[in-house]
Amino acid sequence: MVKKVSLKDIALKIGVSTALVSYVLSGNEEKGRVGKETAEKIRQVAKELNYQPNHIAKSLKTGKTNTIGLIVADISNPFFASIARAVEDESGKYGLTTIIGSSDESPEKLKNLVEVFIKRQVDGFIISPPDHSEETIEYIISLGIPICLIDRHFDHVKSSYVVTDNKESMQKAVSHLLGMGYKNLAFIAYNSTLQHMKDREQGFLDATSEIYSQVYKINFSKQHDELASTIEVILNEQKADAIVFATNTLSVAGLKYLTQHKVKIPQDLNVMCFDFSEVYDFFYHPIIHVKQPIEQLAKESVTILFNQMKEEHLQQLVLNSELITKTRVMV
Amino acid sequence: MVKKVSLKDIALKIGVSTALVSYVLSGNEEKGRVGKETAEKIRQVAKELNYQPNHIAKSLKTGKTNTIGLIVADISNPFFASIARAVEDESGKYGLTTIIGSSDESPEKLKNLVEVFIKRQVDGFIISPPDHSEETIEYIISLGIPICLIDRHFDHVKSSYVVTDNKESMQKAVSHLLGMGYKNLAFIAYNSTLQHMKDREQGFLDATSEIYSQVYKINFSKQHDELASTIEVILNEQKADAIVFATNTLSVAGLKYLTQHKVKIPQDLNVMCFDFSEVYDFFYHPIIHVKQPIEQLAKESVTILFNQMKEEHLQQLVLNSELITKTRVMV
DNA sequence: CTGAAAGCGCTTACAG
DNA sequence: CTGAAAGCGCTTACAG
Repeated sequence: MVKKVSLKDIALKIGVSTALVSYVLSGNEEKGRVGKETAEKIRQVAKELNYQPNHIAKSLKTGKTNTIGLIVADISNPFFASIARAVEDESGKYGLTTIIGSSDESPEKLKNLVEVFIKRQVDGFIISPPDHSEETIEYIISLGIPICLIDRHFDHVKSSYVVTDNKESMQKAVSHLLGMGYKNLAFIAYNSTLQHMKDREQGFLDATSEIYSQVYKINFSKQHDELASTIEVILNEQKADAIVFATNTLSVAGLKYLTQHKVKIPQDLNVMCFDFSEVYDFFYHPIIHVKQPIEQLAKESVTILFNQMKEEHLQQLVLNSELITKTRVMV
Repeated sequence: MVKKVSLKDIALKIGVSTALVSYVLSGNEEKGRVGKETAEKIRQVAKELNYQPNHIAKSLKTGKTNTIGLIVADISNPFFASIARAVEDESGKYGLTTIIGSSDESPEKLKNLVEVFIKRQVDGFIISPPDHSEETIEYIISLGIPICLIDRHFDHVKSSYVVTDNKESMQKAVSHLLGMGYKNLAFIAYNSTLQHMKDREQGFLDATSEIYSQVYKINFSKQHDELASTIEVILNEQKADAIVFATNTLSVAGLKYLTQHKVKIPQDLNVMCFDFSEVYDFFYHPIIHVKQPIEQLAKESVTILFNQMKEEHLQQLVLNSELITKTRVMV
């Protein structure tokens, strides 16, 4: 390992104090009221010696690490992977480094990750919280650590967040289905107290008040079994003519089940999905879905967090999503 | 922000030196030869005050950050997202934190990321290198920073790596196709000097020496256009009866193109893919593919890197992959 | 068995 | 305009 050059080396070489070097190199020249020629010389020698500031030392002194913690349900899920990518890119622009963790929808895992990240002295959090994790979120807030929730939030927790207009977009999407003539709808959601889930359900209910519809809720931890049996009920008992899925994981798993059971979409049954998935491109007919502005969600969350890291104000942002009714055309 | 308790606070409270506290709390009790009762008291007070060691200070002193940098082509690509997830989980077990970056297959971006990460003082790198990035990899090695390449490596660069047996698994997979009676094969790969790409091509060539076959190489940056025209050539001119895709991105994009152009698999044309993708489950017939042991790749890379961080030895690991010929059954 | 002290590489209030 | 000095919170060789 090559010895790194420090402020001291530069100071020694020129014969000034490390203080001056620090002022110049950290761009606080005016604050140190350094002479012009001295400043120039310092800059020149710094370049000459290829000086790289030591973040660690700086962090120790300032108490800021310029690192943020991103915690999502599962980074290997394409939806969250896209968020992670956008958060990384955006935070890099602010000179922030991102560390990522996956909660697997478990409030305990979230709590552990938060503790690890706090020990790592992250300057702030971007979190897509699992069900029943209010306590941990409030704990972060009580420590005075900036936080911005993303994609999900708790109505009764006072925090920054950026989400989409879940209720409205679901209502619009379902209304679109009704406009196509469907009259017997099933809605599959997770059993959850999370606001975005409640909003999507409400949107569905608002849109279907005049037709026959049924709401099914399955448990995240047993979704494999429960999704299968629920779809069987929908097909054989409710005899719905369209299923509305509340999330991207449900959408993909549901489509998979329908495909493997040779249910033809939309002939036998139509579907309405939430969030985009690559798999939609593999159907001959368009998969109608609500497309959330993932990149924008991610970018805004970084901006909100960054602002919060310097000033002390919360910000809540609700973005619009888009209803997609056609297949992406390739080439 | 609540004031954090430091070693000093504990030392002050008991009336011992911070040195003793440090020895006890960092588990170097025997090294400091601390008295039993003193040690016990220190531990007790530490717990009482809810002492959290300051990583930053420790890092500054020891020069170790317990952070590793993972750089892949694109974290939003499911293949790399899975690797990232497994690396995170595994490195967490060693008390390491992972920071992630996406190179977008660009050697320049890789170089930038590496520089940012080095400034952040990562203790080591896990990298899936893009084409023509030997220089940056060698630069890392020349600095004495531990590194383990993953999924890809350069034959002529002396580094640790963990990859799969690309040549053998491709050969076995293609032989399987031949065994099914296919006689006119097309191979689509990226134009690349990366060893794994060359190995996969060689595996294809070795297996097809006795039949008619054609190799097509497309450029990563223009893959959209080139993939489409290549497939057209394969269908209309070569009239192949099966296409072999060399990577997961090519597999998914190729399948998408075939689907959207109503080419029936396997009736009109069969395919052989590399790496698993969720989209395979949306075909009524099984998509034959080579499945790399992603989790194992990731875990081993962390282990190799970790060992390298304490001892000074390289390690090269080649894992076996598996040929999948049946669809995953759901529920 | 225990403690005083130096030092990691910065930043910044303070004194000149 | 410039410098000496303290201090962020640890670790660790050294002296007793």
